[in-house]
Amino acid sequence: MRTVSRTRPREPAEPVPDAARGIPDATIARLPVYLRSLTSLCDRGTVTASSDELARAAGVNSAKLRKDLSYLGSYGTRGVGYDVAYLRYEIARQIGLSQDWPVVIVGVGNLGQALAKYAGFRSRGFRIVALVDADPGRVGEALEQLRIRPLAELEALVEQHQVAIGVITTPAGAAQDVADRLVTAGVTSILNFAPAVITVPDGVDVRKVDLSIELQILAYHEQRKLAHLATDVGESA
Amino acid sequence: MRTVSRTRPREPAEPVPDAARGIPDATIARLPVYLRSLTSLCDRGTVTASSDELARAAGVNSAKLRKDLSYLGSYGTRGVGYDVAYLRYEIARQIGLSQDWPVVIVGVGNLGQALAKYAGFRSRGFRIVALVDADPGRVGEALEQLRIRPLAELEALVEQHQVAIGVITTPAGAAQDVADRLVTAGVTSILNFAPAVITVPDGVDVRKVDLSIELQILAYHEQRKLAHLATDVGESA
DNA sequence: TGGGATTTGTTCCCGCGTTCACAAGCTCTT
DNA sequence: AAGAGCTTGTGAACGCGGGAACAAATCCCA
Repeated sequence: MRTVSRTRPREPAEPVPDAARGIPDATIARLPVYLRSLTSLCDRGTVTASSDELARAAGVNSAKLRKDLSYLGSYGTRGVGYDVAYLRYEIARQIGLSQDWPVVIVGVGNLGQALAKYAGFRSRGFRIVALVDADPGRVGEALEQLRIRPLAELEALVEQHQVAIGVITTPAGAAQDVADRLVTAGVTSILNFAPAVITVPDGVDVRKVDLSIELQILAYHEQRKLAHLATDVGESA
Repeated sequence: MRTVSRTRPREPAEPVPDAARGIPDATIARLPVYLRSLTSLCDRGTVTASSDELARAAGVNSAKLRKDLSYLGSYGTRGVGYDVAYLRYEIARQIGLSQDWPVVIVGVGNLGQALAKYAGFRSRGFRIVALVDADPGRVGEALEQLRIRPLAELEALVEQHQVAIGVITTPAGAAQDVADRLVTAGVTSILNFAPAVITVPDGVDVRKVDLSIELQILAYHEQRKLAHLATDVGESA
């Protein structure tokens, strides 16, 4: 009975991409935070930082930070810490920020406009190459050196600019249709701000940001605080 | 060994708060999604729905949905399903949406404006009662029947409107200071859109929404897709 | 009234992520 | 040159959440 790759999730025979193979999702979600902290330290002239310092800057546990970084490789020096500039470069590279990502925004309402004007995207490796809206009254309007395009041109714009990432800021009702069209046109990653559940084929990544839900989660905790207060008072009586 | 149908792990002596004691965070985060699905079904005239139907509408597994709902209590009927309107009311109540939550927005830039204009908040139990900005040039400007107030009035506004939830949409540099002042003024829940890690005392909840980070996570997966494509081609050769 | 069909509520198990704790390894001083 | 003092990288333990599977409970129909 040979121990073929069955019951063996990871093969130690991999040449290099071994590190990139299985970075946990939870770690991926934190890498951008580390990146931001490193950039901040870098700008301040810091050359070296320990895991403890980095962890404090990023708002996490130092053990977690070390384990996260260990998935990328061994970029620290024992007894010293991490070279800030080097680590920053490595994280940026492995996240995929050494290149510029063209992005299309569909739905130029309040939120779509705000995103289009937000300078933080450009400085972090994302370039908004097209704004699309279904409202004919808004088509043609200029915004941040871009002219709003009609929904009909969506597919052409995606292909023309080789867009891989689409942002949906439409009303809920239009979200699924827009998502379908984005996927058909070749987009394989979607950031969905519409308050709707959208389904996509395998191989397409969707991340959802729902502002109302965030507030509702806070409201739940607020209510619990009030309830706790009440029972505490009751108990002390 | 009698198969007594009891073996009850829960004490039936508790009045009500037993259920509310330990709802997992992951479940809390999904309840608003269920709520939205239920509202949608309700508007469509649906009276009863099975866990399978609800789960599909919410984009989750039916077992997960049943378990989530079981934390709230037994609101379903075996062999039938859930009463849509009743379940909707119960979730709304337990989340804390039977009351209106006053909210203050600090930082009326692109995003702050978009949030102020967003109608979805009001319809979901949140009322924006104040807009605050540090820029004297913007103070006084009217937005959605609210006049932008100077940062100096923050504390007074929080107290006046009994604000428990604050939204930070300032630049990163101002976020920690604003958070400190919000907390001092009595705010115990913060929704932070600023690309900065903010620290708050125990008992204060912070949720962070970082748009750049969401895109960066997508970028990582995009890059991996490209890499996979390359290695697949290589392997097939 | 009883049996079958249906659907919930729950238990059990598994895998992921977090945290602790420590060995390995580097630097600096004496 | 050797040891003291740090700091990283990681093995192991633990707790939480997800999913399958099943028993309990309700409805429907003959």
